[in-house]
Amino acid sequence: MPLAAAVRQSIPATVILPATRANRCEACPGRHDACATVRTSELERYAMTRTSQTIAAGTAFVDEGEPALNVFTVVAGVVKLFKLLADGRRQIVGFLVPGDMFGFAPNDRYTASAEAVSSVTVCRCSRRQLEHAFAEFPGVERQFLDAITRDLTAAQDQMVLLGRKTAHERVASFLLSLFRRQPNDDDSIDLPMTRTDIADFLGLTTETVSRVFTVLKGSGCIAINGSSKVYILDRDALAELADGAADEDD
Amino acid sequence: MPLAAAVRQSIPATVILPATRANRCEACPGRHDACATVRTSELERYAMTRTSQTIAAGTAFVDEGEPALNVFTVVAGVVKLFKLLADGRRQIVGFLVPGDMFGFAPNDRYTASAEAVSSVTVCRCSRRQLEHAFAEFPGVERQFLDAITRDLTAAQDQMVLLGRKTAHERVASFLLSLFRRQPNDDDSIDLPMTRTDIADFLGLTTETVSRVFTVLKGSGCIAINGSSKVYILDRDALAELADGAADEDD
DNA sequence: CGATCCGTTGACGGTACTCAACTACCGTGG
DNA sequence: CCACGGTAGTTGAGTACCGTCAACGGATCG
Repeated sequence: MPLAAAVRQSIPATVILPATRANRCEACPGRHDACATVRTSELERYAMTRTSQTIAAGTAFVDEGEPALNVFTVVAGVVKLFKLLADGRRQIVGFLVPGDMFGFAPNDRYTASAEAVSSVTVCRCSRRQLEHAFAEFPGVERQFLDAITRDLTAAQDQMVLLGRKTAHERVASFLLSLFRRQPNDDDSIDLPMTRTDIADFLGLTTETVSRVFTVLKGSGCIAINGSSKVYILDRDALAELADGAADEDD
Repeated sequence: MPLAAAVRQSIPATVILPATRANRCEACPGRHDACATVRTSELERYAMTRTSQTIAAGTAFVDEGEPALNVFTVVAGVVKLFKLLADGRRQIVGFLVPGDMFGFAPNDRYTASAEAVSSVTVCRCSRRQLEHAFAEFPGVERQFLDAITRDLTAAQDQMVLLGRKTAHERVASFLLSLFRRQPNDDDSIDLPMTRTDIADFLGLTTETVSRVFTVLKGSGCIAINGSSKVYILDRDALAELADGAADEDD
């Protein structure tokens, strides 16, 4: 993909700065709170401050199958990871929010493509530098191990969703998992992605996603404001639906 | 589950033996070739020889949600990992063959249940000992990182299968992935698991799996011998089907 | 103001599920 | 040796959920 290649080339070279306790990353104005791979004390000592890159919404910047030269950490915005079949069918295998990391791959090829859902800021670390950090600071490797283990757990949950849940259950599960990841003061959820993205994540079509939203709205579980803002009205009902309780009433 | 708990209690305590180059595990008569977690030279130096346990087919020995006290490595046989919904729907999230590892979990709870498909031999390592090995030998942690990364990649492929492939494509993909994992001299595949297991792995029903097998047999792609032995007759056709080529001729 | 994209709603159809019957294969025991 | 019961697998008929195709409304943008 020429577009993604162009974006990749526009990313400035990664740099490693000397260690300071309150190290700064261009992307994280304050501390590295949003930047998972530099959150541990050991990595703070290492102070692997990387160059950040802001990416416009809708831009693809990693292509499945390409050499996995970099590992990325999302600092701001939302990223979708997806895989394609030969005829164009798409499965989104994950949405990444600030603090999530991706690009760590076996046999040195990216296993999925990445595209910015909203305007996105990522930190970027070359694979070579990462190996360097692994060698010098054992805590870094452990942090990656824990992060990937969490990803695997989420992937297993998603397999249950895709293999065994109904359309209603999928949407309910999706809304709740989004809600858990973006704890707002009120019971609202932001949906930065399109209905098509949601459908490709849940193994459905946009029409079905839209219809399920309408039904959930009609049954009083949720309220919708402008197609990107959802309010949870009956969280228990939603949770019951999401976990696959034998549906009885209504 | 009392059964699984009983099996767990019957597993003798893990022991650590002094290092020898050709270390022996009770389960691996020769070397540790089949035992992924002790395959590296560093772990061979560590010589974490663990007590093995043989488990009868059909026995559950890990329950989702229980404290993740041990990490297991399959030495012989096939294990299924699965998750259940409240009403009993089941999704198998993976089949483990010799060399595969499981039980490494975040927040110290097993994320899935495990059950022996055939008669199974596993090596068992307590979480505490594993942490010890991590601290002493950096290579061990890296090995786990690579193993979990491979698991994650497989999980992503499975998400594509479950979310976007038709029943025929799922079965074709399943047969080919089994074939890749058990390289026989001829083009045969052993199916140690039942049709219900296959269905719960592929997000289908047993009836659909059976029907698809019949169709594939009728179209000359495969031959079936006694419901547990499959011969690949037309591998290209199977691969084309599995990867989601726009189906034209047949 | 037209174009385009996104989201919603409706009508219809197909793939896979449900329910059911039947067969094959085991191991057990008469 | 064969009857017997239980499990696994196959096949058939009918159905339902969700996908496909299509039309429409609203928002954004040049």
